[in-house]
Parts: sequence; C-alpha cells; structure tokens
Amino acid sequence: MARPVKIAAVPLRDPKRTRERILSAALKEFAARGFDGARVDAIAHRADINKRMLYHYFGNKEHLFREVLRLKMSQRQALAETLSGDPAEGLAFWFETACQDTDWVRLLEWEALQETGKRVIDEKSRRAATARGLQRIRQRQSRGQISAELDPRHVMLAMRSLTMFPAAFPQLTRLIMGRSVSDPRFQRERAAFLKKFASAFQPSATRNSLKTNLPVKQQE
Amino acid sequence: MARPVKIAAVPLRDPKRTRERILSAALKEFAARGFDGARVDAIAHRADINKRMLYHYFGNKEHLFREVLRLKMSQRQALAETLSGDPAEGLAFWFETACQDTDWVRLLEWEALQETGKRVIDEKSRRAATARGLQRIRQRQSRGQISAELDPRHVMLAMRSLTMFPAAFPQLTRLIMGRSVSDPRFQRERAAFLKKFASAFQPSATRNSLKTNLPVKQQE
DNA sequence: GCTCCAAGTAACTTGATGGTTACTTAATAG
DNA sequence: CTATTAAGTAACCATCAAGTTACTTGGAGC
Repeated sequence: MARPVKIAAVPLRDPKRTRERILSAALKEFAARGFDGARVDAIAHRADINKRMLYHYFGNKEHLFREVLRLKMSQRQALAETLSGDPAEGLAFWFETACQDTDWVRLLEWEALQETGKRVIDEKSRRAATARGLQRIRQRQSRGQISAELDPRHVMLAMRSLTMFPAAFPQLTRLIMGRSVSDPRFQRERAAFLKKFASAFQPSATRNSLKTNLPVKQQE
Repeated sequence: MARPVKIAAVPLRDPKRTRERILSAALKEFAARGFDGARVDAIAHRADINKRMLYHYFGNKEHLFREVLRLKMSQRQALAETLSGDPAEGLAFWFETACQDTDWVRLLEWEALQETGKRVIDEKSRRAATARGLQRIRQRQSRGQISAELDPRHVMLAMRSLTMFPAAFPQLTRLIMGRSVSDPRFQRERAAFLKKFASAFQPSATRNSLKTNLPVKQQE
C-alpha cells in the first residue's frame, strides 16, 4: 500500500501487451497464409483486439508484415550466434530447429516467392549475420573440421539446403520418405543420416577415421 | 482449292488453342503469384481471352489451378524418366534444370505452403514416379556408384535438397553467395561444386580415386 | 441454306477485405 | 480535480475480384 504502484490489479489498457498480441497473432497468420492470403480481420480476431488497433499500432498490413519479419529475424540471428561446434552436430541441430520452427521456414518461403530480385527486408543486418556465419565456417576449416578445399559460401548454401528443405517442402518429403516431416521417427532418422552425411564436409584425411558409428560394413 | 480443307485460313474459333492459351497464361500467373495472389482477370488478359471462357473450360479458379499443376507434373515426370547416369552428373543436371524451370520450383513451393498434410494433387502417379526414382538409386548402389550404406530415400531427399534449394530460396542464395541465382557465373560455380560434392554419395572406396579434378592441395 | 450447339462477349452481382470515420474512455501529468 | 492524449470500439465505405447472367455468333452436319 505504501509503494506508489503504477499498475492496477489488471490494467484495462496495456499497450505493450496489445502490441505483442498483434505481432504474435500476425506471425501465425502470415506464416500460415502468406501476405496475400492473410486476413487482417483474422489477425485481429486471433489477437482478440479490435481491428482498428492494428492500424493504430502498425499503420497498415504491409508495415505489420515487415515488423513481423524483422522481429523473427532478430530472434533467429540471436539463436544463430550462440551455436558453434562441428558440422556433424550442427547439421542435425539446424535440421531439428527448422522442423520445430516451421513458422520461420514458411516466412522465408513466402519471402522467396515474393522476391523481386531487389533488396530484401533487413538486408543489412542479414548480410552481416551471413558474413559472421561464413567466418565461423572458415574457422572450422582452419581447425580441420571442414575441408579447406571447399568454398565457405558453397558449404553454407549446401548446409542450409540440407537442413531446411524437408521443412520447406513437407509434401515432397512425405512422398519420398513415406512419413510426415513432423513425425518424430522421421526427424530422428534424418538427424542420424545428416550426422553420417556431414563427413562430406570433412577433409578427406579425417573423413573415415571420424566415422565412429559406422564400421564400414559395405557388402552385398 | 480441290482439297476439302476443313480449317479456314485463320479460324476465328479454336477451342484447343484457347484452352492451351489459358493453361499457359495460368501457369505463369500462378507460378508468379500463387493461388491467392493470382487474379483470374490477369490470366484472362495474359491469355487474351474473355474471362468467361476460363469458366467455360475450367469451371473455376481452383479447377484451373489443379489442371495447371497436373499438366506440369506430367511434363516433369516425362523428363525425369529419360535421365540416368551417376550422381555426380545427375546432381549438376537437376540443379541446372531447377534454375531454368523456376515456374516448376515455384509451383511446388506454393503447393508446400498450401499443404494441409492430406493427400496432394496427383498423389498416385507421383508416388509411382518417386518409387521409380528410388529404384534407380538402388540400381546405382548395386553398381557401386552410390554407397550401399545409405538409405535410398535419404539419398533422394538429400539430392532434391541440394538441387532445388537455390532456386527455391533465391533471396537466401543471394545473401550467401553475393550473386543472383540467375547469374550464369553462380550456376557454373555451383554445378562444379555439386560435381565435387557428389562424392559424398559414393562408396568410401571409390570416393577419393574419382576426384580427378582436385589434386588435394590442402594447405594453409 | 438452315439448324443447333459450342465458342465467345459485355456487363453485372455479390461478397469479402483493407482501410477509415467518428466517437468513447482509461490513465497519467500537473 | 482536471486537461490531455493514447488506447480502444462499432459501424461504415470503397474497392476489387470471383463468379454469373443474358446475350451473340461461327461453323459443322444435315
């Protein structure tokens, strides 16, 4: 009672929270339906706010979309920075992350389809993040974890391809594997495959010696 | 003059041609904007026909979309059957094909984003085509071109990933490579990388011996 | 030639959707 | 306590796009 508490028990108005509600609802809606497919009314409904507030906070649909992208970007970049380690673990890890965070993969996919060849949202910071990623690959090359013969950019592109593709093309994955991408059995199997397959990035000298899990039982 | 030619110099009505015009226009529009983004008016305009005809031939937008998908499917399947050879060439070939036929990649991408987890369009024949593809991989395994240790399904998924990803995510490719996917220099470079990288699929015995192009100058 | 139907046209309807207007009300600073 | 302004609401509007209506016309078969 003595403290000058500013916040009422349950404040009727909470701009910060409202903003967040809108963003989170918009993320889901945009990830699910893309920019054109997303309905402003649906976002408002999901967020349980009046549609007018959406325009109050974000101006229009496009601005909201950019804000959603920007937010997700920064979250993912933060995640990316924390990770290190050898490609064998890294491949499996990023694959699992992609399977978990399908919203992210789908946003990138929508972005890809909107692509005009011009600058992309948040281009500057994404360039920087990519550069840091390439630098980490070079480090691993100098440590002998990744073959120095390979162009780091191509290595990165190959890794992204291998980790994101199943989440990005669930229907093709299902046709090929006979299992849904979300099926844990598929995810385990695939993670195991990627760990094996990661040896492709290793220098030829260390390649076979590191394959502790496979006793080269090639026959028949 | 003597011949009972049925076709006038330029027949004013040509149902077959009209149908084809609509389909080809629809392919472009759907590939460019997706189902929701595509405008029936735009398709009609591209095809230079009256919008009403589109409904005459295809019933509605969704049916038209299915027809477009079905057509492209069968064309691609025909192409897929013709190809054989070792993975080194195959990877590069399919990568180049994906870069050329971006409409195809984009259609698959739109399909992926619409995906409900249920049956996909033309599922039956696509299953069959996939099965044939897997069979070809097993053949190559028995010939020693692909490691017999690897699960054919995972091999196929990895190959699809590596070949389709750049065309599917041009913006990420540009961020990583610093070049547009359509840039011939990128395509050449990438094809070369994939040829090298294809050794990852080969049995460990033959792996290094086949790398004729790289004298293993690993240093610094 | 004439008949009939598929092929074709122009103009319209209907519903959805992004965005706005005009208003009310909670919270905060002075 | 009160003035001010940000937060919030309900109802509305303009536009656009899918799909229709109601009509005309070319041409193959008789």
